Amino acid sequence: MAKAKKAAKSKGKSRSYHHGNLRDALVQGALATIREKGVQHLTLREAARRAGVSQAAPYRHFDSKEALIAAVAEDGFRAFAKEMEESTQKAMDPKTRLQELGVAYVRFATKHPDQFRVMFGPDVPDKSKYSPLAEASQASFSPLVLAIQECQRAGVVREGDPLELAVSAWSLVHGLASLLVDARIEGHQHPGVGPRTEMLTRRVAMDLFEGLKKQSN
Amino acid sequence: MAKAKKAAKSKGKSRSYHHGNLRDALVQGALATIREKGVQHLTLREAARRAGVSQAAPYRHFDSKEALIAAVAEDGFRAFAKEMEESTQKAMDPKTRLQELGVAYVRFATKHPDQFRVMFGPDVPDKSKYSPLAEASQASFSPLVLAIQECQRAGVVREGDPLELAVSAWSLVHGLASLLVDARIEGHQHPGVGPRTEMLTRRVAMDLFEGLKKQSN
DNA sequence: CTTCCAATGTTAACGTTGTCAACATAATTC
DNA sequence: GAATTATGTTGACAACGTTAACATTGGAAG
Repeated sequence: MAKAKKAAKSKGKSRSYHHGNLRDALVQGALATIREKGVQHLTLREAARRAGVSQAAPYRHFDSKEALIAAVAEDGFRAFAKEMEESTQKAMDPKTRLQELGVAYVRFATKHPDQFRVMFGPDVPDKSKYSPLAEASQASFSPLVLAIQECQRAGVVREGDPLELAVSAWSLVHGLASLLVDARIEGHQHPGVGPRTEMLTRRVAMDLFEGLKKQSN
Repeated sequence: MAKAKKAAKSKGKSRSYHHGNLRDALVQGALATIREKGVQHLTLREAARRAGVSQAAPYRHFDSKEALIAAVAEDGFRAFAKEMEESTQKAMDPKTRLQELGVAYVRFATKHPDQFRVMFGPDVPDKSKYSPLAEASQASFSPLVLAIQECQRAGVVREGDPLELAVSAWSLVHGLASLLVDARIEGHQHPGVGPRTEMLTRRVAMDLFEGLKKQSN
């Protein structure tokens, strides 16, 4: 079983015939390229070059370019879920927790726009073909539903199917994140992340919580 | 001036050296390919083939593949704006108008998912490089702001910067549309458009209008 | 009407890409 | 230690985006 390799190959150029960690190296290299030039310019051959292997080596670990992208997206979802979970640690009451979840959602998107695009975009058209991806993606949705249920139990959110309410909340943050990532909201193109964007997120989240309706009616 | 060509070349194979309408034909062909196989599989050469011209002919009308895609996106935004405007014709009161705008937004996205992706996705990274695209895109946002202002005047939506409120409403419908297009919402993958999706949109829109907060507090 | 030019189309080529087949070497198992 | 499996390499193919050099056309100017 012991699949542990001599992961420490220090730094010597004594690159042996076998790489030792090609799969991870490819995913990391692909991620770096995506960050630098966008998914469109990701190239299997360049990922191979970055890892210091030949052009065809990636095919021992990925069936296709799409499979490599799927692995990057999977990694993205894991980091995404982690950040979301951490964001709820600080918050004590359910309402704050829900809000922080939204803030974390948008923050991740603006901090890692290209990763976010790969995660939700059409570069992997059929995500269900890659079960690890599908699972990681699914896992990042559930905290939202849980937070809504907690809010209901605490009496701060109204009754109703929590899944349905979660769709509304999810749509809101996902839409805001997408619009920010596509540089579509005035005044929020350049820095991406930052306190201004965080304030914007809180305001939008408050709109959904309080409603747009005029209350005095 | 008279730029009108003999647009009616009937159907004879008397294809002269000059196509007569290549630009439009290329955009139409590209759109067809995008619908059939997705943007990733769009090829300048195939667009040329569909139009019955040689591989290099498109370069007389588009500087690059990206420029062709930008033209497709521009067309998409025009159709998008048209559908949104039409949807508000039937509604009489401002609140219904706002709601119908959201329904139209999501309906367009689910009816033309690939076009929607091209319009908002990263296939044209810098949309401001193509001013017609940027204008068409901008034009499709304003009806939302107007509808919100009307609602405020009619006293159904609370006071506040209409642009800020519009961002919330926009985020909501854009997020729902994106999630539906990426087949991310359970039970809404297969048909795409349909009464179920429309009901979902109305419900989500109502959530934003009424708020998620428990009112009896 | 003729002449000429700009617009529009064609052919051929270059470098790059995704992918595959055939082969080479290392690691693991018996 | 031999054999099998995992992993990497080389070389090739067709397709792609893009460019350069050349061909044909339609319309404007004379």
